[in-house]
Amino acid sequence: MKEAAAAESRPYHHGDLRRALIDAARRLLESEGPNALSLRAVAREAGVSPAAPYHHFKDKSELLDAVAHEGWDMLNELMTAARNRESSVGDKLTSLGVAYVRFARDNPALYRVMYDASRDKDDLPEHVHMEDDSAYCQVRNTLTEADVGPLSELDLELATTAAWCAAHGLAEMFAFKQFDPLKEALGGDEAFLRGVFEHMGIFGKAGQS
Amino acid sequence: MKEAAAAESRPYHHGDLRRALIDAARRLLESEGPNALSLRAVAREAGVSPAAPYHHFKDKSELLDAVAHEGWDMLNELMTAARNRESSVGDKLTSLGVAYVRFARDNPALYRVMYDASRDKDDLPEHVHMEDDSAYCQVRNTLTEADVGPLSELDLELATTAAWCAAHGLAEMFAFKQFDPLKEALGGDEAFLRGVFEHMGIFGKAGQS
DNA sequence: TGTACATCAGTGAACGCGCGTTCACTGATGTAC
DNA sequence: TGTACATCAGTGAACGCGCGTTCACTGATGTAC
Repeated sequence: MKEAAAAESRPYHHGDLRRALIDAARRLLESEGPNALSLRAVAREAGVSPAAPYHHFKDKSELLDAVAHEGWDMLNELMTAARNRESSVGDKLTSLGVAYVRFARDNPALYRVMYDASRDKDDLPEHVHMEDDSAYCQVRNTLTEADVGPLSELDLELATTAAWCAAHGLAEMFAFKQFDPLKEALGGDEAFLRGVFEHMGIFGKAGQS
Repeated sequence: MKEAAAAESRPYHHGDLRRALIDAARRLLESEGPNALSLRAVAREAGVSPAAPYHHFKDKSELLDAVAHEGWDMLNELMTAARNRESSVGDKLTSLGVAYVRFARDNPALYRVMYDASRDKDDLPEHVHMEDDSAYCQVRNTLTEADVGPLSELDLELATTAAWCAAHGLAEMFAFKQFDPLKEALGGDEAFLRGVFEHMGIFGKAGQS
C-alpha cells in the first residue's frame, strides 16, 4: 500500500533517494533478515529501478556501509543515554551493558550487518571507538571514573576491551533457545541479562563497589 | 596437483565421498572463506559432479551442518585437553578460555560456519552443551570445583553462560585491527588474550583464588 | 520573462554469473542361485 | 565358479532463479543570457 501510494505520487525525481534507500534497507533487514538484503531488493522496496541506487552509492557494499554507519550512530546514542541516566560507576557500567545487549536484541539484523561490514575490513569503524561520544569511549571513560586506584593506560584499554567483548558475546548468544529455561527461571530477559553481567568481572565487580 | 592426481586415479565409485566432501569444504573454508562455501564449489574441490553430494546429504544445509558438527567436536576435544592440562581451578578456567579463543583464531571460517549454522536454528547443537565432555560442560564442571561457596544451580548456569559469552565475544573481536597496537604493546596475541581474560570476572576472579 | 542548454537523477533492458536442485542416464558392485 | 539381476553411487546436462552491474536512454531541473 505504501509503495503503491509512493509509486503513484512520487515525481520522476525522488527528492532524497539516498535516505529512502537506507530506510528501505532497514525495513527489509528487520522483515526479511540480513540474507535478503540485496541491492535489487532494496531498490524494489524503495519502489525504484535496480540501477537507481548507483547514482547514490558506488556499489552494494557502500550502501551496506551506510546502513551499518547508522546502526553505530544509534548504538552510540543509546549508550550515551544509558550512561547519563545513572550516577554511580557501577550503575553506569551495568546500564551500558544492558543498553548494548538490548540494542542487539531489538535490532538483530542490523546488528549483524554492522559487524559483518566491520569484519570485511578487519576493523570497527573509526567513529565507534575513536570519537569522544562513541560507544567504546562511553565505556572507557566510565572505567576511568572507577576508584579502584589508577589504571595504567594499557589496563584501561584491556578493561574496556574486556567489557566490550563480554557484551558482544552476550548479545550474540542472547537469542539462542538454549537459554530459555534459564530466562524463565529468572523471570525474564532483563533478569537473565543482569544475572549474566553480574558474573562478568567488569560489570559485576564495579557494580558491587 | 592434488585434484589432478585424484581425478586420474579415482575409480568411478569414490569410496568415502561423504568424508571427502567434508574435507573439501574445510579446505575451501580456510582458503576462500565462508562466503565461497557453495555446494557446487565443494563438489568441484572434491573433483566430483555437482549432483554427487546429493547421494550423501539431503541438501546444502545438511552438508554445512556436518562441517559445523566436526568443528564442535574439535573444539570439545581442545577444551577437554585444555582443562586436563591444569590442576587449579583458576588455571583450568584460563586455559579453557585461551583454548577457545585460539581455536577461533586458528579456524576463523570454520568458527563462523559453526555459529551461522546454530543461528539458523536459534540454538547451539545439543552435543555442545548437553553431553558430559562438551565444551560447555567443561566450563560448568570446572566452575563447580571452585571453592567460592556452593553455587546455586541458577548461578552455576549463569556463571557458565557468562564465561562462554565472554570467550565468544573475545573470539569474534580478536582479529580486528583496532587491537593491533594493544597486542604489540603487550608483546603478542597470547599476552593480549590473557590480559583481557584477567579483566573478565569468571576468568580473572577465579584465576586469582 | 522566455528560451537554450547543460546537468542531474531517474528508467528498463540486458549482460554474464554462479547458485541449488532435478533428471534420466550409466558404470560398478554385490548378491542369489 | 559363472551368470542374472537389483542396487548403489556416480555423471553431465538442464531447469529457473536472483544477483550485481552496465548501458543507452529520457524526463525533470536549474542556470545563463
